[in-house]
Amino acid sequence: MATNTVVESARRLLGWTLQVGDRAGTIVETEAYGAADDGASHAFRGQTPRNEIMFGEAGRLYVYLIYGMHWCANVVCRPKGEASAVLIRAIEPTLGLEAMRLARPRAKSDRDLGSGPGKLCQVLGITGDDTGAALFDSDSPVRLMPPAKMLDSSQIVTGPRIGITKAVDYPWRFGIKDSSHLSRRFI
DNA sequence: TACCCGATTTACT
DNA sequence: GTAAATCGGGTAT
Repeated sequence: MATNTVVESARRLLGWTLQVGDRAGTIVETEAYGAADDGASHAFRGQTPRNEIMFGEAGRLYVYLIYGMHWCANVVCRPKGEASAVLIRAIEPTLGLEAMRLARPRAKSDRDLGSGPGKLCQVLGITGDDTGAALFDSDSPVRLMPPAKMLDSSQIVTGPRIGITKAVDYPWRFGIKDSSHLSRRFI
């Protein structure tokens, strides 16, 4: 059944490719963030200078800084006026591994390059300067490309979102079941 | 202007 | 397992 919510978008983004210059990875984990219906969302209390991208048109990148040190990348998925964001929580690196390792010397293995929202921004080089990028424009520094073949729903696992203190029971985290590049196990 | 706190990661016990 | 790092945004004075 076809629904059209930010939650459904979060599921559908699994398997897509996120590309920045000559580095890219397959999205293997996402989380959905809503508007006034979602206490954990930046948009819960309405529009502010920081979250205005969330209220804009779909297909754009929303980047924010968390804990004063880590960037997090999100995809706006709902029409202008209705706040939404899909947090990219993990990628499986596919292109530009050498550059990624250089960008993240701490990584103990290649699995440690994209297995977290802050990590993947670090290896791809995504920062606040990229916020607002048009993800479907061929000229954009940050791009989104569809998977070669559609993901079967049996390959998707679901669970509560990570690291939040409000709306903790929403099952709005999604991952590719067999991926070895998730930020954490699904319970 | 002051205060609080977070959609994380890392180091240390 | 627990705690520190680190700072901009949002809310309250």
